[in-house]
Amino acid sequence: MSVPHLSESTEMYLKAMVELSGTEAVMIGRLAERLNVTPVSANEMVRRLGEQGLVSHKPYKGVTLTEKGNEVACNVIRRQRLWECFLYDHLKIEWSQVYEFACSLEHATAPQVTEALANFLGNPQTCPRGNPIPDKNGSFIPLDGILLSEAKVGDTVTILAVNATATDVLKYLQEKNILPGQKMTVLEAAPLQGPLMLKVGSKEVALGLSLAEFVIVKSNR
Amino acid sequence: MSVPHLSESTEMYLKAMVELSGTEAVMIGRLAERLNVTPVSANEMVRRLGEQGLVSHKPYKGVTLTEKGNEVACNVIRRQRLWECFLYDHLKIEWSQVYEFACSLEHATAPQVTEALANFLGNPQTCPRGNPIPDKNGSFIPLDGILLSEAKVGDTVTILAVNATATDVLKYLQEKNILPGQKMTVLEAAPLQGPLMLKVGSKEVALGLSLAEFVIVKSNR
DNA sequence: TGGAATAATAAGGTCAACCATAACATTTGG
DNA sequence: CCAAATGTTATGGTTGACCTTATTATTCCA
Repeated sequence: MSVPHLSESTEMYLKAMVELSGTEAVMIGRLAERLNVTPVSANEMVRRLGEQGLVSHKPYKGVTLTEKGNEVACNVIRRQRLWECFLYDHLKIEWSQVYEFACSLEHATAPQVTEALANFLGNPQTCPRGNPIPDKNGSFIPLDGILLSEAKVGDTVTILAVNATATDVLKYLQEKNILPGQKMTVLEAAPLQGPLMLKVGSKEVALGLSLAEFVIVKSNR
Repeated sequence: MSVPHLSESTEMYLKAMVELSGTEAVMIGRLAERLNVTPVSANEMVRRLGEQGLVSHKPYKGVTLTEKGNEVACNVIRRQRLWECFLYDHLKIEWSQVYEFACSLEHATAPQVTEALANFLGNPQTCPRGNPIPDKNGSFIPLDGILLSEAKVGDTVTILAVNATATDVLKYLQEKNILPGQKMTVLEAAPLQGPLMLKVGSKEVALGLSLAEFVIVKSNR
């Protein structure tokens, strides 16, 4: 490899940035939260990433990926999501566990293996959670949807993607049948940031707002 | 996992011990050589492994795996060789590169993924290099063969396995067509630890003794 | 049997990625 | 507009897995 080899930690930070924000600035606190480290540690790491030219950090304004950082991040995400496809479609690993296992594998995957895997899988466009898989060059079409937490009462929507990463969260959503492709109706939104009442299939489901933020949906017209 | 998680380094040491010796004691120098670290580092690491009850080290006599250590090692080897099968048979990765890529993946593979992979592959018995794949419990039938370096002039042998791990060595052997299943005849053994002259297919090949030690063969009666 | 080769131990150092605690800066909402 | 929340910086600590240099111990064979 010509790339000096980026650490697993580096890859996790860059990936988290894309997963948290797309291209907008991410506050260090959010990053720290997602990566389960203290804000102080995240700050340190962001400084290191800045020194490597992978991110730029405006104090109190958040962190953004540089072009280089974005390229690396998309590459990591590509690897991750390809492995998700393999684990789910071929190894029959449970949906809620796929992300976690793919995450370990992604850091151990050379470019050559990534491309061979993509080829083996038939160059899939989305992962089992519904997210698009970046192409070799790191570009991908963002999903055309809104957060379920922003849907209006009465809306009938189709789930495009589930953006959660924690296995327990995924497991919970899986149990409630909140999965890509599923149709559902927003029955009610409780006040004071309360849960959403949803009709999923034949069942009524109460879903906390913070969980609803993980779900990307498309309004059926 | 109930296992406290063993580091990648730990896994590499344990695996190297099996690859170097089967079950006999390994001198620290050999270990250090194989793992590309200094003997001092290997010594330190062996002490740590000893503290964890994975190896036992008799000064000046070498290191042996404990039962626990052997179990872990066989498990690592299982993962490694299953990935070798996948990379070779399904991803069509070049033979000489398969070991190296599988080695990265092995450390990132949870037991559940290992078993799902074994199942997907149809529980293969040998890896592309010809080595047996330990079963779930870590047991496997050792190859019934001798080192090519110990074969006698005039012998016609079939290659059972190639035990090299370095990609450049594997590449060299691949170019000479020294691959599992291949038949060949020992034409001559040069004196003073000199190379073997082999007839491989229609070609004559000179192979250094140290390379011949990587090749396990079975005499055709 | 003595010396070369090999092995072990000691002491001190580096590096990445974390941690905690504490002080200080900025932003933002009530 | 000010205080709480959030973010930043400083300082010092830990851990794993390496490193070097130097000294001492053991083995083994010529």
